[in-house]
Amino acid sequence: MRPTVRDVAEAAGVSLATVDRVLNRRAGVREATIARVEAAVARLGFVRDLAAANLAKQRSYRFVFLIPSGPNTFMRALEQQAIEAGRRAALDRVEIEVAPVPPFDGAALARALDALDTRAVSGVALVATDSAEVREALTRLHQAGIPAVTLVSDVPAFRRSHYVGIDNVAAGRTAASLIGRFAGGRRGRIALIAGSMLVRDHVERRMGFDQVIRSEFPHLDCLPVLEGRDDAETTGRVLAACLAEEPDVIGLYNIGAGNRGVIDVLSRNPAYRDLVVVAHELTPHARRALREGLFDAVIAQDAGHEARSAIRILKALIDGTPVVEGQEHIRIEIYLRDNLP
Amino acid sequence: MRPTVRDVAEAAGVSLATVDRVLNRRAGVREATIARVEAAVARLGFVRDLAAANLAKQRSYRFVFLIPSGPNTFMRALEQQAIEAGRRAALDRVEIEVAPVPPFDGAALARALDALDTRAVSGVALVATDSAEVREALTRLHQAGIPAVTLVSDVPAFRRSHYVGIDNVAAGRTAASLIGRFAGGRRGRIALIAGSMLVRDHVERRMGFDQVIRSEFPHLDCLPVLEGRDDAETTGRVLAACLAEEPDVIGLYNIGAGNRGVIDVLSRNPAYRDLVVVAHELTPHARRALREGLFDAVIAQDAGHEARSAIRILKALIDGTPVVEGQEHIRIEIYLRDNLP
DNA sequence: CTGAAAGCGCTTACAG
DNA sequence: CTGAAAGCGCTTACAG
Repeated sequence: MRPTVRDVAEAAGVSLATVDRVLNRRAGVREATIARVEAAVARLGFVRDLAAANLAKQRSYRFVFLIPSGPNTFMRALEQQAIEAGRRAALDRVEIEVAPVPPFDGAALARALDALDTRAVSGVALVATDSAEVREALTRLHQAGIPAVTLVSDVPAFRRSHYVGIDNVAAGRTAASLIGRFAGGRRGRIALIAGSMLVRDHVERRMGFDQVIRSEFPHLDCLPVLEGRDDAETTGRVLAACLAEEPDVIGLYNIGAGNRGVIDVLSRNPAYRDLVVVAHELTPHARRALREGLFDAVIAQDAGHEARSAIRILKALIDGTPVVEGQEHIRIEIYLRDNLP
Repeated sequence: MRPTVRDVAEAAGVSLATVDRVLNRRAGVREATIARVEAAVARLGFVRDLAAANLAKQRSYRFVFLIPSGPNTFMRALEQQAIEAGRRAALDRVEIEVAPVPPFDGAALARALDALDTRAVSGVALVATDSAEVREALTRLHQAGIPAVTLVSDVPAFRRSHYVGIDNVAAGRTAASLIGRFAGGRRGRIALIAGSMLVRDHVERRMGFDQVIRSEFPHLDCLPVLEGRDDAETTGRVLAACLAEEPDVIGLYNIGAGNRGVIDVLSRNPAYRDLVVVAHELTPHARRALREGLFDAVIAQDAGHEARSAIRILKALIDGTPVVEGQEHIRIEIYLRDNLP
């Protein structure tokens, strides 16, 4: 049988209350007593039962997810997954609130962070826009003792507790390798479209992509990045214009969202069938495009995994339990038509 | 505040014991009383606190993992992950025992299953060898009320509770697409090596591979499958012999383990550098081969995810709680040099 | 068929 | 600085 606080109390010759004080490092216990209790803990190999502790404490958690609003299908999926994970987490007394924030707007995100009631909120997960205001707001949260994890898009390491998302430089490199190899030695230009060069994930993917094309596929040439605002209509418009002007484009990398716009353009002109196309996120549109051969590969991250991971990490940070890194690593997933889930 | 059994008892005008009887569908309660309690549960939206219930029950779980012994690096990793996951699960009163069984030996696996003490074991996870004896042993376990999940390699659907692993036909298709596309239109033959055609995962991968090569890359031709027993030495030997005899091999698919043997052969002969090579599982050897360009892609499954998933599923089966399918889906992961974790 | 009381492994006021 | 007792939300004998 696993030892309990009772056994520790008995072995150390103290009361339950004192064992509890020592276990939870509460003040007001004599050094000698602390030592006796700790010796007993070590001797018995006592590990406290967190479930019982939480039950006694009636501890509950309230996590807020700040997710960009708008039509971005991936963000809507992330929102759904957060709600879904929250439904299950309710059994462990954790409550999830999902709050929308305007996309690509550091000032608005900072305002949303500042508006959080630090007494009522125990942790925050946010899809970050990288800006000075956001960094300052995160610093304030940190000072208030509230853990924050960035989701999908990060801000430089300093005042967030954890980043839950993929390595976007590596994702860009992966896209480049796939396009380069699938092109099979043909020479030509590659069109690039991002949502905005203000979000770190898009900037990083572009960097990674460039690195690999330059070093390994010098017969390919990247056009300047178009900005589609992660919006299907804008993305479609700028892409159509670009393809109309540039005749020797043989590949296309959609760094951001707006896959519907890309698909529209590709499916309207049979000449575009031969383009090697890589895009991000396994949305219903992307799946269809993959199945129909319009897209050659999709690089994805699992929104459900990210939502659950954010919750587990915030909880571990608060409880002081270790984070299982292997479980929390978000993979750069590659999908071809053949391994669609 | 969430309602508790107390609130339900009060609302239904019965005692705690009776609420408990109804919640756990124990016999010996009048129909009318059951109805009153259930009405109260529905009205209050009561959901029982599993942690508290398990605490009161002092419920503990004992799961046995049956994993093939031998030098197969992936199986050793799976074993480690099971032990690791078990260490964490100990906090939730679940104890994991890992027992080795001889590989590719249905009779031995069936004997190991039959030898389990059905009173002391609450669930079983096994890497299945597909044979009649194993199916019968699983049927006996099922009759004893012990849930069993198959891990990595399945047996046909009938007497196991769940399969934790990838879709191996799709994995084979994926391998074929990668080799076909990376070959870039060249024509030639593809060498195939499996561990054994007695384990279902290898058979299925081969089927999927064949399907795609025949239908989409008719200029490529599959050689008969070699068997390497998932062993580096044997794999290297049969592969070397095959490559020496067949001059027009341009691609290689290692369906099973024994990657070290493949790497040895490839690195000894510079002429083999141009082969398009796809293998399975992200072992240290495979990582190195990918980094050095000896392998072009690796198809993998996450052993840590599988171990944790098996534990969660067995626990849910026993507790009668729902399985979160999204969380338990094991992905067919594709790794290139660029997205190595 | 139903209920009062004790207990699971912790924590929390309240006394002293 | 330390302890006795009650309580968290359930379940389990034991009575009746």
